[in-house]
Amino acid sequence: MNYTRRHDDRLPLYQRLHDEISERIAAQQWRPGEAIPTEAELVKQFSASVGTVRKAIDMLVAEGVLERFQGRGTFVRRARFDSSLFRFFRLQKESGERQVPEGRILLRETLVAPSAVASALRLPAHAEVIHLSRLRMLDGKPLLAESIWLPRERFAALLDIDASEFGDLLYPLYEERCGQVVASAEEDLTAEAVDDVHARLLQIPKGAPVIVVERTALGYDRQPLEWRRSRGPADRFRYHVEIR
Amino acid sequence: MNYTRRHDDRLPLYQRLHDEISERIAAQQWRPGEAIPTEAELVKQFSASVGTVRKAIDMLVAEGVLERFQGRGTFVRRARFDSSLFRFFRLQKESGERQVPEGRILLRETLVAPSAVASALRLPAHAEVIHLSRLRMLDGKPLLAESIWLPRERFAALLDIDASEFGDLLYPLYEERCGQVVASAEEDLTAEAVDDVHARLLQIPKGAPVIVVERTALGYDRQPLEWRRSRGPADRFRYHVEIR
DNA sequence: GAGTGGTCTAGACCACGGT
DNA sequence: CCGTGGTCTAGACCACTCA
Repeated sequence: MNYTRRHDDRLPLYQRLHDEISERIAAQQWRPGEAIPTEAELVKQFSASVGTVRKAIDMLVAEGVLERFQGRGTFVRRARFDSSLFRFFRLQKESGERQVPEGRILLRETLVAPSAVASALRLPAHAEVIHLSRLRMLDGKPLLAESIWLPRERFAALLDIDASEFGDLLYPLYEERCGQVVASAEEDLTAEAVDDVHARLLQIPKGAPVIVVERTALGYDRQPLEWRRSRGPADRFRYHVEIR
Repeated sequence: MNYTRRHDDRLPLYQRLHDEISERIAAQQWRPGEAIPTEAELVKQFSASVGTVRKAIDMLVAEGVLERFQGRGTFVRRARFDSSLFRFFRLQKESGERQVPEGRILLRETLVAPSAVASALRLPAHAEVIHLSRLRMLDGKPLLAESIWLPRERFAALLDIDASEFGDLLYPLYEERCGQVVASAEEDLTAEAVDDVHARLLQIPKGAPVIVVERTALGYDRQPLEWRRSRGPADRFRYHVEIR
């Protein structure tokens, strides 16, 4: 059967297959964009029937971990929330297709994690983190002021590269330079009256309402990789949800 | 086979079953809380195999339309977003279990739908609507100021009952008095600086940030039943999302 | 045409709930 | 105990992709 780890035999077979495949992806045995073995192959490897294998895969597809293409194969899904802002916020002026806002790094420093950051990243107290401050512009106007926190250990490579090499998107950089793949994220949204510092950064009146998004980005193993807090002028954001 | 409507024969069987069951629920052949026929029964009715029937039911469960209980049966799910506010917003002071905020009707009137309302409810221009204004309190403090719009035709019964009979929750009232069942909803979230009218209602300073939630409530047939706009002090709301 | 995932069948047996 | 949904099998055939 070739399991990399013992699973609880009381669990249904499809659940064990799901966990097994999930763990192999977390271990980067198959990387984002790559195909996993065919159904027939998995049937052999796990000595299960197609229906059971399909159920395990169905679950992973529903979770957004895998993607299926008839006739081609089943692939590890690359999280494409280049910026979730464009999947979840639709910029108020719906002028057409989604552009990636330009990102400029204002600050890069290493320091001991403040307690809120350490707890969000599940780091021990006094662990070192990298802090980035970043301003994102769209149509020449400030859209988001971001504070980004990363465990120093995993992301040390970011300290060596020139600030100009940081592109507009960070997650591809994390993958290429640090081998850290973001698989999912959790966000908390609030709103507040902007403070003076951010008012200046965002070029909005003092006390104007801003949206605050706190995001924890997670790997396939659900370890927190990044924590960021972003603030943007409220009137440029609209968030849409379906409720059942 | 007993289909209530012709379906496209090119669609997979499980898809046609899904649509068929979905339509019967929309037609109130089975009402919320009631059981649909057993899998064995559906197998007979549709002359399909169990696996196929189960796949159709799986889809409806995933959509939140049905609920399964091993050994008991499969039931039409009663939308339990008594207030979505408690499933999606966690009130800032996480002091324990969820209370339903007290709701007080401030105004009830009939008028011609403003164009934004008509379009949200997909009503013809100049259709009549019922407009409710409502203030919701929690711990004695104003939490939400709501404007609620309903198609007059479907909800005429609300005009006959005493304002004191409106409880803290409206959706059960819609079901009991008007036979209108809310199955799902769509919400748009924004934030803004509060205007003077709402500042007074919510007892917050002028210009303070408020969360604005615009919700369209839909029936099982996805017809819009209600449109409402709610405003609440931003510092009492925190919205949590998972992203994949 | 070879190989992939997609649909569908007709069973078997298990686990759970209510009587 | 019976009836419900839950798991699982071992196939068949279809639809699509790519060389």
